[in-house]
Order: sequence, then structure tokens, then C-alpha cells
Amino acid sequence: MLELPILGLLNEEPLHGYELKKRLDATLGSLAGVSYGSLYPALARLQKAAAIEEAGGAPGGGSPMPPTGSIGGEAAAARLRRHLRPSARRRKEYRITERGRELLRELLEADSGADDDRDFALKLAFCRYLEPEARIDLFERRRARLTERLARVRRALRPGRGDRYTRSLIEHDDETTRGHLEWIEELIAAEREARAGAAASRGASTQHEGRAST
Amino acid sequence: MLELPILGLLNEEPLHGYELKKRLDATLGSLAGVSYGSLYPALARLQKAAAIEEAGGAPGGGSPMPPTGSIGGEAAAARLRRHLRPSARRRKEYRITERGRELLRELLEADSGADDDRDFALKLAFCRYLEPEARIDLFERRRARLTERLARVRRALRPGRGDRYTRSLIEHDDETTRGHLEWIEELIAAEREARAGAAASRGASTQHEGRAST
DNA sequence: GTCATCATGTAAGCCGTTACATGATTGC
DNA sequence: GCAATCATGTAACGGCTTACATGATGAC
Repeated sequence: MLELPILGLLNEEPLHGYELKKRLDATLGSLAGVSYGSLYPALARLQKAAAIEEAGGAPGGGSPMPPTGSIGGEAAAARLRRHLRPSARRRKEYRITERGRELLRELLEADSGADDDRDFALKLAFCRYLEPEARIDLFERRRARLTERLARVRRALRPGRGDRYTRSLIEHDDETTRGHLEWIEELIAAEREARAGAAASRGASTQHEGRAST
Repeated sequence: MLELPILGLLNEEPLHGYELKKRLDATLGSLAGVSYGSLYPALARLQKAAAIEEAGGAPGGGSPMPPTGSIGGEAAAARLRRHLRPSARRRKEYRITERGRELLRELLEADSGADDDRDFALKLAFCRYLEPEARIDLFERRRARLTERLARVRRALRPGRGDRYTRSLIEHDDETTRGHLEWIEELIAAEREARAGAAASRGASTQHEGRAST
């Protein structure tokens, strides 16, 4: 499901497919490497579902389709004046819709039931768009999954099962899983602290608020 | 590619599909969870490629198709005597062929070029069938991949990129990758030691040190 | 005789990939 | 004007999943 990272990126600013892929590859690295062959169909699906729309008219505040590269503003304007026939090959900038934001939240909150590292990493990368409560839920579900995984690994670790390579693999898996668990515990603790802090400052005098929401 | 684990398991003993799946699920856990919908076609493919064959005739030393469960030997023999029409639904035990052993080695030695944890784990689980040299090659390729990955992760770690969740994710990824690297270093060291030990014991009688080749 | 389990398979569909085809823009 | 890159798409294919269909065996 690359819907999630697409919506996540578009939730920050409108982008066109090509640029989207570059960001997906760059900022999310191995987490969400996408090929055009799956990106464009995904965009088409999302548009059909009204989760995104082409930002053709008057966007929230951006200039109309500034090019990616180093082209000067003058040249771009001239080009636009000369010929702006909407050939199918001009780039299409997409903007997230209200429905898209809903979908993003749904995707972030969805519990696939699977124990998938990639899935969690992807959600984490965009969990800032969740409310604190939902974020803690996400983290705690992850912790539960990791706990199950650790139990499974330990079961496989039993007596003399497997050769020494397999045994080493399982031992390392055990260690890695424990590392994941420690990490998620830290995330949960930090989240609880942040929530407590926010509650405290709200209670104090509606002072300052630390959490960015948009 | 579940060809590798199938051949790996069959390289130890002949098995039929159902039993194969159970072992795949049990001994390799999340590493190679398979559904029947992919297992049976895979077996058919492997048989067509002459990598495995039905163990119908005279196996290396096993009794003809002993059942999985707790059925007594007498009852089984009686059943076989009564009716052994080869209906399509009787179980089919597969045995690896010489070609299959070649294929297994090829799959273990193949360098997909991808940086895939699962792929390596699967190879490790059956790398005992490789010669020491090839095994060290496998480990060193893995180390190279992990080193590249670490560099990539560190590049993403740069300045103030991303929100705190993404940053935490990357930091944790860095830590995990370092853990993988330490582990693979240990594996390589152990492998070199084992090779040296083998060479030494050969040298004790032959008075000459050479590279282990078989 | 019937239920749970063992056992083998097929069909439809999903989601991704690579390879290919096409067109627009810009720098030189 | 020509190559490099930007940009959007389509086609074919691969491998895995779920759901379904079928039949054999053993326990009771």
C-alpha cells in the first residue's frame, strides 16, 4: 500500500508524480521505493476515489505549477503565455482533499493484524498527523505485536533445534526484537510525557503548546 | 522465491507438500510462511524442472510413504494391501534430484543484488550445504550490503531532516543496522576460525596447509 | 457414519515489478 | 538542433494470498 506515503507527502504540499517519486525514494529510502509503474496507477486510483485532485485552478497559496528544476520565473511565464495546451504529457500537480485526509487517518489507524516492520515504519513516518491518543494506540499495538514475536522467537530457540547457523539467526532475531521493544517503550514513554506536559500547561494557564498539528 | 526453502528441506529428507508446509511454518516461522496456493504450484514447477521427483519407487532407505500421524504400521500395511489405487488425492512424497541439489547451490550462491534481510536469513538457514569458501562469500556480500545500508541511513540522518518520529526511526534503524553488522562480523570470524581449524587438523597429518575445497 | 484432520489442488485477484512508449523542457 | 532530463503513462508478467473444491483417513 503506497497510498499511505503518497497521502502523507501530499498532506504537506501539492506535488506531481515525478517529484513525489523523488521524495519517496529520498526521504523514505528503502522504506518506500516506488517504480513509476505502480506510482501513476496509484495516483489514478486515489484521484478516482476523490482522495486527491489535480491542483489546476487556485491553490492555497502557491504559484501555478512552478517547475522542479532551475528554470527562471520569467522563462516559465513566457512559456505559459506561448502555449499552454493541456497535452496529456504536461505535469499534473496533485493536492490532497478532505476525503484524502480522512483516508490518511484511516490508513494510519488501521490495524492490518500483520506483524510488519515496514508497515509500522511507514506509519511512524506520518504519525504526526494522528491525535496523541491514536498515536499511543498505534505504538501500543506495535508493542503487543513485538511481544508476540519475541515469544515466537523464543519458542523457536528451544533446545538443540537447527544447525548452528539457524541457531545464530534465531538468537540474533531475539536480540533485534528486544531492541525494537526497548525502542517502542521509549517512544511510548516520550509520548506519555508529552501528553502529560501538554495537559499540565493547559491546566496551568493555557500557556504555550508544544505540539504541531498541521 | 520459496524454491530455496523447499529444496533446502527436501535436501534432508523426502517429504510431501502438507508436511513441507508444516515444517516451513514451524522451523522457519515468519521467515517462510507459505500458503498451499503457492506451495503446490511451486512443487509442480520444481518437478517440471526436474529438481525434484516423486519418491514412488525405491527410496534410499525409507519405508514406502509412512503416514504423518500416529497410525500403526500394521494398519498402514493393511490399508496399502486393500486398495492402493493412485487416486489424484493420495499424498505425493517428493525427493530432491541431483539437478535439484545443483539448483539449491545456485540459489544459495546467487547474488540478487538486493538488500533483503529475509533473503539472507533464508540463505543462512541452509548455508550449511555450501562449501566453506562460498559460505564466506555469502557472508561478506551481506556485510557489504549492510555497510552500504548504514551509509544510506547515516545520509538520511543528516541535519534537521524530518520530524522527531522519523528521526527516531532513522536512529533506531542505524542502531539495528550496526547490530546486524556486528553479528555478521562474528559469523565471518567464526567461519574463518573453523576453516583455520580444519586446515590445521589436515596439516597435522599432511604437514601442509591448504584451502578447504570440499 | 460422521467429524476432524490430512492432503492436494484450482481460480481469482492484488500489488508490485521491469520494460517499453511517448512527449515536453532546457542547456549547450 | 540535439542530448539529457523531466514527466506521464501502458503492457506484460511474477509471485503470493484468499477462497474454494475435492477427496482420503482415522477416531469414536
